Amino acid sequence: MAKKVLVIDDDLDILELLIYNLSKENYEVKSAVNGLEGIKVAKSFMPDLILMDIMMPVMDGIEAGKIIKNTESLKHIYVIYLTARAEEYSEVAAFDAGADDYLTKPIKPRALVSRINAFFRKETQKNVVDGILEIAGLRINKENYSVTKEDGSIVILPKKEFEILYYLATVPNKVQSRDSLLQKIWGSDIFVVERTIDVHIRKVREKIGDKYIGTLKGVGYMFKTE
Amino acid sequence: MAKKVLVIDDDLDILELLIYNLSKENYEVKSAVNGLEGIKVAKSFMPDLILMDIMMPVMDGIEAGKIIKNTESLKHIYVIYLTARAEEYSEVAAFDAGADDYLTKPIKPRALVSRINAFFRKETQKNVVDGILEIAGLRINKENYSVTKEDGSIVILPKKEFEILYYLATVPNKVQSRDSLLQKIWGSDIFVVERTIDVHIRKVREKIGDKYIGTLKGVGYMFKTE
DNA sequence: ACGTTCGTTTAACAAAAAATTAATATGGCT
DNA sequence: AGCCATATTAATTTTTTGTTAAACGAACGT
Repeated sequence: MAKKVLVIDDDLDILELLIYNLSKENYEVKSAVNGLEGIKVAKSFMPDLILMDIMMPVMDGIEAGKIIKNTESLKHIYVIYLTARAEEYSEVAAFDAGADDYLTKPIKPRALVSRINAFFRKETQKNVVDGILEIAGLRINKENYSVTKEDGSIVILPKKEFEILYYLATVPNKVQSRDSLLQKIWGSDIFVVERTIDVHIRKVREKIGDKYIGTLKGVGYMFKTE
Repeated sequence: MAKKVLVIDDDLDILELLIYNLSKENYEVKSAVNGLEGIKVAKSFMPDLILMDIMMPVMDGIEAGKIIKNTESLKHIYVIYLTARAEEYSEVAAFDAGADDYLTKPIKPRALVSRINAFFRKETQKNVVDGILEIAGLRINKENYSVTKEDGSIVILPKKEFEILYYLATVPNKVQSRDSLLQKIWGSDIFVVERTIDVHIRKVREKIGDKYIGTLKGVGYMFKTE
């Protein structure tokens, strides 16, 4: 099944360039000429990736990005912005709007294609489908807060324990400080002592095995894939 | 009637491992040692599921997958690839070839079996005909708001109780937050306290038994198929 | 039209589970 | 050994759900 890419740009030359190069790589491509139309197309086309210009009439890319990230059915879609090098201010705005990456104009076809290919390679490596994360032999399922272990047994984790495991597994092999875990899982208003995390980590390890979550003394915890 | 599985692999040891474990689980198993032979067997055997290696002589799995997905009589068959972790490039290729899922080598018998079982469970779960839902031994009948239990007894549920059960059963093994249940069953204008759901859930459990609806504390309720 | 039953909802309290804290043990490192 | 950070266990608090009862109103039968 071909991967789907939606390209949104008001410049028809660029649009054509993008469509041509991506189609050649066997992506299924659809297009739109402004943010509003883009969102409409996205809802029916359900692309895996959106490539979008920032400056557009009717609805600009920043605005469209915000809407996408606030729409339940679309928020998981990866968004890459096309931005002229000059307008660097936009980069900041773009990331605020939930940009996952960006490319600078002028577009170089080969660079574009290799970046897109790299994205899909990374995606399939991560194996995230509908909140089901497969990694290191585990199947971490957000649909029912369960973890299927390598031996096929299934265990359901309580909310916090699951959230910690899930979050760590989404950024494998990257150490997360206790502070950052608190931010991500508890939110901005933290009334909780950092040691609390240790206890949750212990419980998770108890349930799924010790080998998945590593400790880096003085730094934090990390989901290990090897 | 036993479910049919076709396994295709040129490594006879793996083939034997797969056949042994699947037969033990009462699947009807046939095998082939390359893609070409696999397709031939598939046409006469008409399996429900194909388990296939990628690297094979004569015709590799990718090629075979493409042919299967382009053959009218075979395209509905679910295909799971066996892939060595190292060859990640193949994953992309495999999905292009119409893979529905994949398993990484080395094969762990228990994980294999549980994955295959899970697949067939999901398949047979889809028993909805004209608002009659058969699942987990229950027959949930929207025509008359009745539920036939495993012992054959029939109970009629009041509207709200039935709607909750029915909705939960249409998305088995997925937690539904109280909020989402309110949306789905009461509609957008909510004059109701979330606790109300608890009471309905209790009444449903009282009538059909406790084992069907599970609670995930802090998250919501879930219809369990086991 | 009346009383009665049934379904829905709320409120109140009990029970259970989970989250958090505190206290103590362990282990690595200089 | 002594320090430091984490692991672990136990104890406590908080949160969430289970359960019961009761109020209310609509539907039903007579």
